[in-house]
Amino acid sequence: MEYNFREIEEKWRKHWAEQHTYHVSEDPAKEKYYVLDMFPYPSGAGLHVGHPLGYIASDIIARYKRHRGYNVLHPMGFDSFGLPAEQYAIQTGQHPAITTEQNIARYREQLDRLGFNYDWSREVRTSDPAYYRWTQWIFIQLYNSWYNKATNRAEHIDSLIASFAFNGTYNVDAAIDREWYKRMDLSRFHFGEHFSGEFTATDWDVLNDEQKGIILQHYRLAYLADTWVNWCEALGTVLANDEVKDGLSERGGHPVEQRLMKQWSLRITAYADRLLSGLDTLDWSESIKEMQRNWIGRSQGAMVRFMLHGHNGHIDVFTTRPDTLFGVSFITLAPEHELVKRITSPDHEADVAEYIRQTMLRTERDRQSDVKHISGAFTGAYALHPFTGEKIPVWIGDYVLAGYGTGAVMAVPAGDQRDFLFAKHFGLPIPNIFDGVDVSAQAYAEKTGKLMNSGFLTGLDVARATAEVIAELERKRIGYGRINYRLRDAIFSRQRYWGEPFPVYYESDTPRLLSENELPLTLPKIDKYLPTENGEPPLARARREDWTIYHGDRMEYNTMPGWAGSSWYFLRYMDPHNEANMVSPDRVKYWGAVDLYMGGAEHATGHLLYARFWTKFLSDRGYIPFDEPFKKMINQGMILGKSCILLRDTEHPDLYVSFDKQEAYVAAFPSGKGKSADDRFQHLRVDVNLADGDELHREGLRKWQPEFSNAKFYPDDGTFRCGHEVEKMSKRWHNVVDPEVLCDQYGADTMRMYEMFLGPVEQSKPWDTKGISGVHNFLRKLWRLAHDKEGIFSVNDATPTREELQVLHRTLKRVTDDLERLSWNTVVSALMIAVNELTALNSSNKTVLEGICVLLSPYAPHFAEELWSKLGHNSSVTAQAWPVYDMQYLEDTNFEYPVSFNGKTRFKISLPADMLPADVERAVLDTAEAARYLEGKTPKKVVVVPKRIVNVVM
RNA sequence: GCCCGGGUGGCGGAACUGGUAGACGCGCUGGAUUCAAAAUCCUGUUCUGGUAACGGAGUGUGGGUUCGAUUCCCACCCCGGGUACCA
Repeated sequence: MEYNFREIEEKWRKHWAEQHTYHVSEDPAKEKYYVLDMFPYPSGAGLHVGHPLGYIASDIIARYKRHRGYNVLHPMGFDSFGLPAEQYAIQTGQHPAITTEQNIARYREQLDRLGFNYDWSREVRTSDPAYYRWTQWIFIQLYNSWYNKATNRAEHIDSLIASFAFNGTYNVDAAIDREWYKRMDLSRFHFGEHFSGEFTATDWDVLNDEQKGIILQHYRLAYLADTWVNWCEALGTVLANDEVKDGLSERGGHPVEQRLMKQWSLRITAYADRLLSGLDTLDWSESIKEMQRNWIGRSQGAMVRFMLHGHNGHIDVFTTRPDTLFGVSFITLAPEHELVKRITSPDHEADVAEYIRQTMLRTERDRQSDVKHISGAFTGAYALHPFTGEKIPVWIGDYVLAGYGTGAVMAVPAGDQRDFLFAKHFGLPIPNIFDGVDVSAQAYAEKTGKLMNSGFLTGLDVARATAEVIAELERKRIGYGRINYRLRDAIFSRQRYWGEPFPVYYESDTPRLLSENELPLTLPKIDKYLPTENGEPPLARARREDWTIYHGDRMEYNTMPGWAGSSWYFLRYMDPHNEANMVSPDRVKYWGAVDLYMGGAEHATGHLLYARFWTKFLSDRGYIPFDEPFKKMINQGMILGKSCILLRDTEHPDLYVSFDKQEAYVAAFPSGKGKSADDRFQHLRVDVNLADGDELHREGLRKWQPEFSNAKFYPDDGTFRCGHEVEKMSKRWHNVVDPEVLCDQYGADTMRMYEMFLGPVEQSKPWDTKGISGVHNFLRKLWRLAHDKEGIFSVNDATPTREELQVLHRTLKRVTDDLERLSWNTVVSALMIAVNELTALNSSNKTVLEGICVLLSPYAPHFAEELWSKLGHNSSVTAQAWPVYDMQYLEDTNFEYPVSFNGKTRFKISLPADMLPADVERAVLDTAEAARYLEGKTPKKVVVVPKRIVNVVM
């Protein structure tokens, strides 16, 4: 009987499920290994061939580690809160939970089909109340925490309260917005209008609970505040920075605008420095680490205060080049800057108002795409240079962003190209402060050379000048050295239904938290999944009695963003059914951080950053014993679709031309309208499944869609070729390949091996079904080795020959080495070579096949189980120890040395493998061939690299 | 612009610390088997000159280090990804 993958795969799939083969439990006697896949969002479309790539790779490592004796945690779950289910609910009125449930069932079926060794008893779903109960619990912990910069970790809010009661803000060094006090309604406090955020223990003591609460709000790691947010009208919700790309929403590409809204935020900025330095300890790809570094965007510089001339107050600027302070010729404020209104002089009011109006008209996207255009307006106000006292004009310009630094820059045209262009455009002075540098044509941004015309900094280099100027600023208390981050706090509210409800209610607009033992707060039923008539989030539709818990005047109507549940799910797998804890301390200690994390690189600045943030927080608060969640990560590449392009003659709409016959066709049938060949053909995308490689099935096309039913072809016989375009897999381009079709045709084992064989997992590559037959043939060849011509199982259990053992042990070494360095693709080649060699030896030795069977099992588990049981074993091959290779079978007794003369290989000589280099040299030089190439001359030098090569230099 | 990755046959790719470049697979060539086909097996397949033996060139380009470079160094070109008036 031939290799019947259908029967075999079904049999073992059932067997594994019945026997709970992949169930794992904590076992202190064994070393643990945690392999994790990024869990999928169960969309309605199901899996395509690109999805399983990473799952197959991690499954192979999980199985391999299990063979090596590790206790392997390899779970799977679903990131089941999200937009598509909600949008479907809006259209159909069906509850998102139902859609989600259906999609999960389909995903589960498709995943099972591929034979993954997940322990499904540990499955988690972020939309399950038993799970999001703990997401809500973490939110409460964040709310009840502040970041103590002195200890450099998050602490319970009680330690802050104790400090305030003991000594006020004195000695409190918290991660907090430096200007938080400006956003307080001071009329409710006794501090007076010069309040700078500092108070004494006595001040604190006289505050009532509500007032204390307002102040504490500014210190919490989860806080409610008026925040500039990315509002997306089309989606009806705010978006986090990482959900916005080029001023458009990442999902759907809708325009996004800035709005001031009261929103929950998480103080991720408190962790900016640790998130940055922690990267150095991680075994992640350099590109992801770099993306996170850029996203966090640390820049070192100084804060400088410019007093206003003729007004009270000052402008603070952040600069990375405090050394160029003497080159300042103007100051630019962001048009949104709070001072603009107050300082603009009456004669410039009209200009400034007009400029602001124009700026506001332009969307964020316009402002970004049009960076060449220089614009701005003079406010008529002046600031004073902190050292020279010179009057410096204050301008506004939209190249200054309100959201970064202080929303104000000190412009040094000689040292910054943007300032330079602005100065040129408006005819502002460009004082040169760089000795021996010409700044008449462009700014000098290099950090080398010496300063001039710079007061006490003249003659110094950048490093010295920077140090000196910061020291002087700090001495005069008009500035200080400062590190600035691009990273913003993470907006945590979404105006959606299908997400985690906040464990929050309000008493006269003051947020209150539910107690931990009231959790979970489940989603209430609502009639429609749309915002209310007055623009409140969908949850505002719920009636009081629809909530399982209801306190205060109202509940919180926002829900948490999609990344809330995915920021800690890797912890829940360790202890998924624990009702008393997020995860028990014993279990989290045993399993520890994820050893290998597999997933797409698109989460670099979203999920991966948030998960690191939460891990650090939970670690600070003592709930888990590690502060980086993913030790090693591999990012699988995208599998792209290969679209099939068909050429249609624009003059004969039913006529299609083979791709390789374009010129012949145009020559044979010249266009009546004198069109060139390029204009002659229309490029159509047709279903890739109609093509076998390059060749298109004519009949298939005619039947595919009605518009092709009358198709005529040139040429009409022989091979008809189509063109190709590599692009993202999408229904639109008819280039989606369904893994189920391939599983039906070749089996899951072939599918798994082929996806690995395609190339390095990290690389993006076009899917090409053509090569799959090679891998399928490999499995069939191996099958035939263990079966006779009639298909009856037949192996010989004689002692294997040395040749057979050499094949086995060489393969063993290659496969082991390759798996250890995560080279998935080369393992397949090694196995193919082994089978080819055994076929050539006509060997079906039982011992050898047993070895190969174990090596194969991570890649083709169904096949391996079948063969293993046929070889007479009762145990599962999964439980089998990984074989160890024996050096004595890795070498031949003789080694064939290639002999080179001046680097060119001339002949080969077979010598004993253990011969010493000096003897090899003598033996080589004694040969007749050597004499021929030496032509009587003595070689200058002979290099013998053991077991490699002999190079004779003449 | 800046940062990160990467350029190897007709194609996907291999070469782990500098040591026979092109493993393995696809495709293609020729052959065996077959009435025929499928399936299977064998052979060849970097380009180029040559019937062949054999020779020349060759890992994006140019240079360098080395007995020896796909691998290390310098400069440049191209492709992919990220990011951007970030002060």
